[in-house]
Amino acid sequence: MPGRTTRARCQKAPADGTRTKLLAAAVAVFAERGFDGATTREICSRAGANVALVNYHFGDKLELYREVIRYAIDAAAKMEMLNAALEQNADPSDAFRQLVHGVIERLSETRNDFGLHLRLVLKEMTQPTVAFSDVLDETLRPLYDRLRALIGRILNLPIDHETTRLCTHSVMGQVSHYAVAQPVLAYLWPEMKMTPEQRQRVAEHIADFSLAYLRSYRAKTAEQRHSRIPRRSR
Amino acid sequence: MPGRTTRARCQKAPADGTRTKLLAAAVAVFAERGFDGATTREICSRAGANVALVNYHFGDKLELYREVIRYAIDAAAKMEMLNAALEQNADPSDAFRQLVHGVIERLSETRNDFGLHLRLVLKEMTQPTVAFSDVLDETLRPLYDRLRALIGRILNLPIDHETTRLCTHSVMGQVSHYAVAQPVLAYLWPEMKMTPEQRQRVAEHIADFSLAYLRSYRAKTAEQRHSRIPRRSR
DNA sequence: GACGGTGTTAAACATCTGTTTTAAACTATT
DNA sequence: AATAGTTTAAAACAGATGTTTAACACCGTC
Repeated sequence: MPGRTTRARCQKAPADGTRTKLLAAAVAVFAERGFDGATTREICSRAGANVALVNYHFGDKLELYREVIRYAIDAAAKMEMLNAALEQNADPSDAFRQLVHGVIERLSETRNDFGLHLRLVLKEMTQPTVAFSDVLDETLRPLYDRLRALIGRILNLPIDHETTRLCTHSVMGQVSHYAVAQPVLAYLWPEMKMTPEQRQRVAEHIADFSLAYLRSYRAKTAEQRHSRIPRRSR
Repeated sequence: MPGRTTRARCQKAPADGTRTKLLAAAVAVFAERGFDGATTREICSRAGANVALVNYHFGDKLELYREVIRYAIDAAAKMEMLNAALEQNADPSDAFRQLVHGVIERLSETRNDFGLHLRLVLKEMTQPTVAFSDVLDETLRPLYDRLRALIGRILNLPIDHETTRLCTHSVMGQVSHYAVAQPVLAYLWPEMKMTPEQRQRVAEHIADFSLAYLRSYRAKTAEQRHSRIPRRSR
């Protein structure tokens, strides 16, 4: 096969219609059904394209998925910008609060595809595919590191301290729970309709819930450090 | 088709070999790959049985899954027992701490299949299947209600109060994170090998992290209630 | 207008997967 | 031992799904 094109590699796509439409449709379908659950036929159908086009433009399904993930990096980059802007903030607690609000409130946004991308990454977290390490290294780890840095500043601990990491995972667990377990949440708690107001209260709660420990930890260790009787217990 | 047996309905199975082997294999495969990802062939292969036997004994794949879920109810019932025993405990905070320890430490147990069942239910949470409401009503809701009751007692709030529910989901989010996002966790934090000691520290952390807010909330509202200047703000 | 490259289409292919069929093996009862 | 009911095995079936093929339309260039 000499003339095998498969322009997957050469990314100088003319930003034309079909390829972009396929990408957009793929984001939605992958976010809804996961990698295994999604079918190339549904993606093509939603994009109004022929079944063969996903293989023509991307080579195969996995490469399309990888491209979608790379697509999601842009969204994560925006997130990074938000995060960086927050770190300008003098008080890391305030920055933390704003960060949680930012993520939670964008999570249910289906119009802007930020929420879709985020759910995609979170879905990849629970059901890792072949693109596992790609996704993590390129999208999740920078977020993770920044969150760790922020929490480390609140705790007054180094970024690699076990407590810093444990707290970071406590926060990630709470946040991802509202993204990943949404159907269950709706079933167990029907009154929770995830309106914008309720989402704001959820974000407020997660921030309060987490900051209660983070601040008390900092206060406790600071007290121990300034205490005239060092190392009371041990 | 007159002699169609499909003994799925009549559950008076003689507790013999094949059916049980199939169930055990199905628990493992479903927990690993989810409902869609699991194939009847792999289940039969692991059970050392013929491909036709899952349909003979259970009717179809979905009914096998339902049976597996009902199987998991027994495990959840043991959990109930643990939980009920804990509620004997005078201090709800101690009961809460022990509960978190119990769940987290059993989560990684692959020998006793308690951990498998738990992961199965948690996986159903993130990727709901047709057995969705069955699973939730029969296994998750009782746990959810008990956890809410316990947290309500710590907070000194009714079980249906929004704060009680938000806190319950904060705890569930943290716990399920360690079950569902385990591969990601291992990748982001390679030193975390989930040894028994580390699992214990994780449980300790989640309890501390959560109780910091729960206790401070109770203290705050109690102070407000006994304050001579009622309703300072608002 | 011929031509090479690019994008698109309909059809077919190959594989996987849930399920069924048909017959054989086994078990317990008479 | 014969028989009826139950369980297992091998093969095949039917549908879905990722992928490929071969023909066709479009488009700018020589």
